[in-house]
Amino acid sequence: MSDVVDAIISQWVKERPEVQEDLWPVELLARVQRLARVIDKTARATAAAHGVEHGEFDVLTTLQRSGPPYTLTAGSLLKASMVTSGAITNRIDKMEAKGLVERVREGDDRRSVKICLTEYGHEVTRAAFADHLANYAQLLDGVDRDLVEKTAEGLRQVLETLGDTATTVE
Amino acid sequence: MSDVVDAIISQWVKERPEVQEDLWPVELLARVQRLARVIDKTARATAAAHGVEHGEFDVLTTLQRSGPPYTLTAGSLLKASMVTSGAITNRIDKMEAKGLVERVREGDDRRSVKICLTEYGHEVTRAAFADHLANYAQLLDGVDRDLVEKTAEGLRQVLETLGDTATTVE
DNA sequence: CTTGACAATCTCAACGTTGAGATAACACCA
DNA sequence: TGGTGTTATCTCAACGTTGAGATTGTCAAG
Repeated sequence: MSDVVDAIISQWVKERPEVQEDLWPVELLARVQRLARVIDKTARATAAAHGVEHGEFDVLTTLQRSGPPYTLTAGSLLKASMVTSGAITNRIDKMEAKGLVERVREGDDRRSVKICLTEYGHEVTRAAFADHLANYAQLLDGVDRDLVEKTAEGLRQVLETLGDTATTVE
Repeated sequence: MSDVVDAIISQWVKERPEVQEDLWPVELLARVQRLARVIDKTARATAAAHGVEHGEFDVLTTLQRSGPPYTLTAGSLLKASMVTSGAITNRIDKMEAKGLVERVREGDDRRSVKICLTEYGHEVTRAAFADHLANYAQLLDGVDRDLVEKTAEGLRQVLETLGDTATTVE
């Protein structure tokens, strides 16, 4: 049996045989991209069911898992989310309007902004995250559990080599 | 050593111990998403260097690898790209304006539109794809080749189970 | 023929992201 | 004190995607 990426690669081999030996990264990276799109759809739907965008959901969970006092700077959220600063500002604007988070400007450095999860934000996050995990499990339903672990471990090593080793966001 | 996802999971375990046993899908899916973001940045930069968007680049390569006559219907491109119909129409509009592809309305079914790679589109694709493969290889430079293969194989099995087994686009 | 179901594409407004730049606060040194 | 560089966040226009719906063509049944 073969997947879509197998088909893509064999098309390339047929159409441009000279690149065959350079296609090995495609085996991994194209699959990551395809799977990412599937995950994206799931995550988008889950978030929407709870009245938030999936970028906003990302911010919510990042805040919640950071532990008390459920507060991070905009900069920390930016690094954790791997998006540009404009995107984070926009997300926080919308989330503040919905009452999910609050901007707190205080402390030593008046440039930095602390983003604080509200009680309402907490509730939404709890419910949405439970749903999220259920949908993740459902997505991988039917996939051998051992295969999931082994593949995850492989990706972990790849990410480590790429330098994706940031310490826990503080 | 541990990567960012390890840190994320251990935050969850500390903050919400009751979900620990439901976190196993995160080990795989979160890593796929993080790696996908890295790939995305690379692909975006590569495409931009050749004057196209990375969605457009996706269309170009799909057409080229489909072989002579380098022509696919809008519907085929839609399925191959995993985006909505609106996105495909928009892409083709822009690409037609740039002279990369042509819309051909002819044949048996007058609802369908054939998208045809122009000579110029061919040239751009050839150059951009070579660059693309080089950047992919560079991205995985330093990653053990055997690890790449094994992880790719794991993802292939996951994708197969998820039903990502479409036949070659015709 | 004509009615109805279906298929392929297009339309368009709302939305989120990007990317470059502006703003403001801090840090360090002369 | 003044100057220079850096850091943290915000601003904003351009852009691509989504998602729902409109349009137009096809096909089978009556």
